Amino acid sequence: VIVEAAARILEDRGHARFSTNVVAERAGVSVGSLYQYFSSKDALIGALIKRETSLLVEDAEQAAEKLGGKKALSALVAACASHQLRRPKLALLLDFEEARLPFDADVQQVKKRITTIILRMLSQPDVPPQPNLEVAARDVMAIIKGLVDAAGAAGEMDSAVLVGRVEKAVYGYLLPAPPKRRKSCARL
Amino acid sequence: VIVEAAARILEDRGHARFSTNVVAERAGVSVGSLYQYFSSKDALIGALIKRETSLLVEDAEQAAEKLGGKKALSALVAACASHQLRRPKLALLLDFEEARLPFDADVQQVKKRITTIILRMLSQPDVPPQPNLEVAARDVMAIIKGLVDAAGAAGEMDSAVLVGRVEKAVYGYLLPAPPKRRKSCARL
Amino acid sequence: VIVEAAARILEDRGHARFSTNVVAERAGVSVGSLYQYFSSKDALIGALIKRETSLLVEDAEQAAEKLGGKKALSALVAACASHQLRRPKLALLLDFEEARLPFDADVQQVKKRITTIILRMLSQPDVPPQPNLEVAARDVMAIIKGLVDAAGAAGEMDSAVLVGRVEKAVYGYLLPAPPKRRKSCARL
Amino acid sequence: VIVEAAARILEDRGHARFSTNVVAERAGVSVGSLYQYFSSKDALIGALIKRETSLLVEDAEQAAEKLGGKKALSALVAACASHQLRRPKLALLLDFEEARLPFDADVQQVKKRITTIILRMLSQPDVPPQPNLEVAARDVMAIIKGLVDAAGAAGEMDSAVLVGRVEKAVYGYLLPAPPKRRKSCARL
DNA sequence: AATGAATGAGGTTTCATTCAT
DNA sequence: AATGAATGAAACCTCATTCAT
Repeated sequence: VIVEAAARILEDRGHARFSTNVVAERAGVSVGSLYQYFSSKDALIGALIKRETSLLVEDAEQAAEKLGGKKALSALVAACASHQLRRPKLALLLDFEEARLPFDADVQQVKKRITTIILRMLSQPDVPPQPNLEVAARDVMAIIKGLVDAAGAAGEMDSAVLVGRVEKAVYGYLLPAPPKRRKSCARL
Repeated sequence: VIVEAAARILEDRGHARFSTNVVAERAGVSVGSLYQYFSSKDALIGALIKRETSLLVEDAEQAAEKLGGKKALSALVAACASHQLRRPKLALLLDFEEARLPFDADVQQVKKRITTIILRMLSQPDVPPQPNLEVAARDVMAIIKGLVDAAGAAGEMDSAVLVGRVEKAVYGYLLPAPPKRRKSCARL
Repeated sequence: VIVEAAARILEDRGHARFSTNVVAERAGVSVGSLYQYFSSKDALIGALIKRETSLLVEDAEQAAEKLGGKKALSALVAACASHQLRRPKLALLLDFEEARLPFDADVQQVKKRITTIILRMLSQPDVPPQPNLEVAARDVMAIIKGLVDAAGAAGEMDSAVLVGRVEKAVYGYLLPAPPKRRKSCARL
Repeated sequence: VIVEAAARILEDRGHARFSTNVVAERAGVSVGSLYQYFSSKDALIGALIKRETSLLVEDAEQAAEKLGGKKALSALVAACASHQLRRPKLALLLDFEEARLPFDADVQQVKKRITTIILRMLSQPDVPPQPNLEVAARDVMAIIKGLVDAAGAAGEMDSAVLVGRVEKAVYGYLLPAPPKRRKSCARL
């Protein structure tokens, strides 16, 4: 109840009006109860981040297990896109909070899981080999997050269209050949 | 003096400890004077965003005028990367503030200028035609910002390396052909 | 169990972190149970004061019955000193609480018992007669408490040394003769 | 204004109802102003302790300079007694706070000054030599404080009477001869 | 008799903003 | 134009106490 109230307050009033008292009131509990379950305001935000990202991460983990690298990556992009467009404002604000709380236990855990998943995807044989897997994973995450946040902020609703654009950027990034290669390829 | 003090406070102490009183003290002026030049705290942040982004925008505008689309785009990416890596923490925090202040006059102005520039770049003949220029411009910005923020947050220092990766993502995104085309090309 | 837990919390964390919830947890019972046995936080503190002072009072009562005035007084001083040095931090904090809770039933009871004991000691023939027994009793208590508290706070460990100094102050106080008498004695 | 308001609140409502908001209101200023002059609640208490003890310390310092050891000591006792009986409740509560704030800068300073003064008094030739001056100084302070606090708490008003009793205890403590010496003296 | 989740008043502290000087 | 003391709403968090189970 409290976590969902926190989500709603963040969506409705934004970061500035997000206070523990308001969240508790919206949740229909007392501040005391809020603090019985979350040791601090930031811990509550961390829990919210964890809850919001968990479905996403689980989808991605399943995809990573069963599918090949490329299909898994596409599944990840699709999951991210539909997740973002479901509650765009919330997702955007949580991305900020995530950056602001790099030491929160929940946040670290989620980040680690996502990184692990992407690393496994990028290691599959059908994905072009990357010079530095860690960097590539970070970049893929950054591209997805950047595009998907912007789309949500712009009010886009169509997940399929967004997925297509994100995939182009991600696959383009992962392509083994530098721009010159594409040129020489075209020449043939 | 005040704007630079604001930048330093933001870098040194982060969003949480950024207060008008502290900024004024660091600037060596009184709070009263701060409010004589900036109508509110958010106005000051807006001015800071404007100042930080201005150099970037001017570089990009010059590039857009003189160079072709692709080279101009590369120049933009390079400008973004070096700008970000010059003061990474500040740039990252300002990206957050920028998202938080969508109605600030200064913020709207710089956003409009950047959008205009990118739109012109994407309209050049040497750039693959995009189905929706507005969306493409937004996406290019999002890709650049996403990658460049992540790199700054990760502590990267080498602008050239970063530029290469961003270009791959951007050009990949702009490519007219869907993934399947690249496949047939490779077959040759 | 609860009273001992209260003692430990007071020693370990001090007055500021002494809360009923923490005490209950340390005692291994629920807050509800705590309130079944102690009607309020202050009542718990009162009970703790009573328990801590009881041994002391009993020793003193026995001494008062069997020994002469001076020896009884010395026994009291010795009891106070060793009591204080056994758990110095606790004893010090409880002296504060004792002053803060003058209306607590338990506190009043122990105070009354001690006063009675000292009054009886001071009435013995081998103790110089005092102009006002009530005042003298209060003063003797005050001297003892002042000195042993300070010694405990200063980290003293040796009870015998402390006893010697307290006795000097107490006996000096009780001496019938004003300072001038001692002067003439020294002249001989 | 704020410090005096703090004193009054402490006297009227005691430690438990002493809150920064209440003090500010009583002082006729805002909480913000209170925190402009005192960095925390404890700093305010420290300042109050300093102010209350300062007159006392200054009197004692003057006495220590001009008078011999014994007379200076008597002057100190008299100063303590009249100081205590002027605002007994306040003095008593501040003694507690003093013990609770051993690391406050103001508190440490006052304590150091008093200790220095007493050390000098005890070093005078007309005061019996003490085996350990530091301990003796601590004990003298403890005796005075113990007696004077108890007298204030008991509602005594007559400073002169109190002074006489304190002096007896202090001089008795300082006497060179242990109990046995007094005995041998009598034998002569 | 025991539990412990729930309560909510109230505590300390911060900080954007004002305005008399 | 500049100052900076003053303001006070509002933030986060604690904890003594209750009461349904």
